[in-house]
Amino acid sequence: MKITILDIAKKANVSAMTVSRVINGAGPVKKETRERVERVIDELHYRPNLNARSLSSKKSMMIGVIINRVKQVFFDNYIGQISSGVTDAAAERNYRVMFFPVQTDYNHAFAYYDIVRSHIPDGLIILRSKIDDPHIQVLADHDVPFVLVNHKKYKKNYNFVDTENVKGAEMAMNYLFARGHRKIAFLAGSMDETNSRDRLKGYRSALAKHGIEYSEALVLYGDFNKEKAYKETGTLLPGMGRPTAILASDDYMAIGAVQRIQDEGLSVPDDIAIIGFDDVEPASFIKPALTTIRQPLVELGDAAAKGLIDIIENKQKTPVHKFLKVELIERDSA
Amino acid sequence: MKITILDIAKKANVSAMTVSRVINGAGPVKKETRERVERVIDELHYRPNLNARSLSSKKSMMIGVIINRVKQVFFDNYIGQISSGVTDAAAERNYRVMFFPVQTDYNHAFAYYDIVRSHIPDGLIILRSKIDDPHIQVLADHDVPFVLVNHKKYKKNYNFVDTENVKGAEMAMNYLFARGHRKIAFLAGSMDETNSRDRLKGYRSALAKHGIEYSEALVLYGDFNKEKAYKETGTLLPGMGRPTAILASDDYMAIGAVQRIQDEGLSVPDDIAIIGFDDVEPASFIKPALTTIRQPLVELGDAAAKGLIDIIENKQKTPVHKFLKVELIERDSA
DNA sequence: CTACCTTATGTTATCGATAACATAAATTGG
DNA sequence: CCAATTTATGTTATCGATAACATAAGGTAG
Repeated sequence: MKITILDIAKKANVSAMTVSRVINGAGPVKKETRERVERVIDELHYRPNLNARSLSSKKSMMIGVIINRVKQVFFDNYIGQISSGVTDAAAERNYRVMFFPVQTDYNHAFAYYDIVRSHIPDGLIILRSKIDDPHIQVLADHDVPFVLVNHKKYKKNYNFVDTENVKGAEMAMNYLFARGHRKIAFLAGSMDETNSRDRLKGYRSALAKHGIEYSEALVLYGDFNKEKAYKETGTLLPGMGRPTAILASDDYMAIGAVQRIQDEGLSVPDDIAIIGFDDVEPASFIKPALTTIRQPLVELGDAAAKGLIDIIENKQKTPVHKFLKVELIERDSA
Repeated sequence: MKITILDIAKKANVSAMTVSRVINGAGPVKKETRERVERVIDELHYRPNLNARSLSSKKSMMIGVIINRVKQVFFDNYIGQISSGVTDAAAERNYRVMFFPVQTDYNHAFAYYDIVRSHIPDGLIILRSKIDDPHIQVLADHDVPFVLVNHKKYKKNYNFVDTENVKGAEMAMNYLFARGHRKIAFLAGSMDETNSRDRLKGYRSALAKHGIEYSEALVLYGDFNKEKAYKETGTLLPGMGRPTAILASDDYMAIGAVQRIQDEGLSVPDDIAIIGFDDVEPASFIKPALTTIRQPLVELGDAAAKGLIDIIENKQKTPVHKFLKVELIERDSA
């Protein structure tokens, strides 16, 4: 019933090793032999048992994507786009991709490492990682191949691909300044993520360049969460102190802010202009369509996968520290 | 460096088999022995090599989710919610989940079967499957455990979990009728999917019940694609024949329709009311927020995973044919 | 034509676990 | 107290591939 490499070998009158060579295109095989073996493989429709292969070769040709899971629904469009890039790049190099939603638990810093030690994936791509996450340090300590996405961290054994977060925030600010805005609020994401911190940095440096004083009162902490952003935005609207524009640290928060503003009977962008960050799918759905700083998320996934595979295959000796460009997408919200 | 079951066995003064029994909680082990072994496992921080385990036990404890991939960005929120349900249900029963985006190619009907034969997953959950997809027939022919999601098909060896699609469409129609609508268009999804066909069925039966004649002119084919829905909706708006309401076969198409209507200077719901299907995340983001027939997507994933695991473990002798309830979510678009 | 180098193929051991069977130790019952 | 069970543990073979080494066949150079 079940067809193994030995069945092929017998039927093709060669040894299992020769069949293995044909399958992997490794080692010399005479043309006629190869063709004969290939014919038998087709005929019996043989597929290698990847567990056996991984066990023997000590490589699984699999990439793990770790998703730091917050609540029930874990695949938002941000993760979706990155995953898409990862999957395509991996496929190009004959790797498969597996997703590991992990409920982070700081008491068990070996959670990520254990995944690799299970020998399922050869390396990890880590999304939504937190600053100083001990899980990641464990990986670095044990020389596990891994790449952080959208997380800048210069440290021994750390690899990352990120975008120009500081510059992106500055671009957004300049755009708002050019349109006459002076009182601009910032809706920060999770301060546990470097990208969020960098965007705040960009916000501040842009203010400084325009000689505008930074005010804590104009900075809200929305934690990359739409509902929280909705609530926080509410605190900003009443009274004299209302800003004329808001820069949000991601699109989902921007969407929350838009909703709140509209629910309070105000208009976007007339009363308050809004710029988001990322350019996720819903950004173009909402009314008004969201002006945003586009991160090339698919490319980010692509770069992460390529970098990781290079590390796994020892083609990459220096650490991967890559930054992709961002771009302002002008729509209707600012 | 690398710790195997033998290292544990030696250090704990037992055989590898006893260690295996402790790890799997299978077979009798004396309390003291178990505790001693567990202590050593903790001490050396041992993790089993799952490739070896799968090879030996002929089970991977892994579920594959097949995503019929259309374009680059494959994780929309529909898939996201279902995946979430699958992952949680699997984890409860000690299974892991792996996602396989497959570029469907009808010349190679063995693509799904090959995944199982690679011995990576023990069974498959298939999303967005097409009617009469030969890939699926190959699975059925070879007794591969699989469950179709949101796809009704009574056939030997076919298992599925679906929702009350016909009823859902009828509910939406009744809601519209109750609000005085008589001229109602239907924005159909891909006619290659049973759920889409069933929704059309519900649309027609609701018309019939209200003594309204069915008209081809009021049925648009949007293929579960927002852009296509946007275009198609445009053909509906000019002239006298304009409907007062549209029932869309999924939310993404409904969103496309809303955009088109608004872009043409008309109002939702005042000029045209719209009801969607699914209740994906963006449905609540857009303005006006989308009234929709909610499919319990997370639960659908949950049921699929549980059904599949029961089949894998031979606990399920009859085929899985399950229908979950739908629910009308009243928002602002109708 | 022989020595040497490629090229082609085969043999054996091994990856790390579990299944299946075997045996030893502890318990029970009459 | 011993035979029959039950419980606890060990031994051996095996899962299906590849690595590493061995050897055979075919080419090439002097």
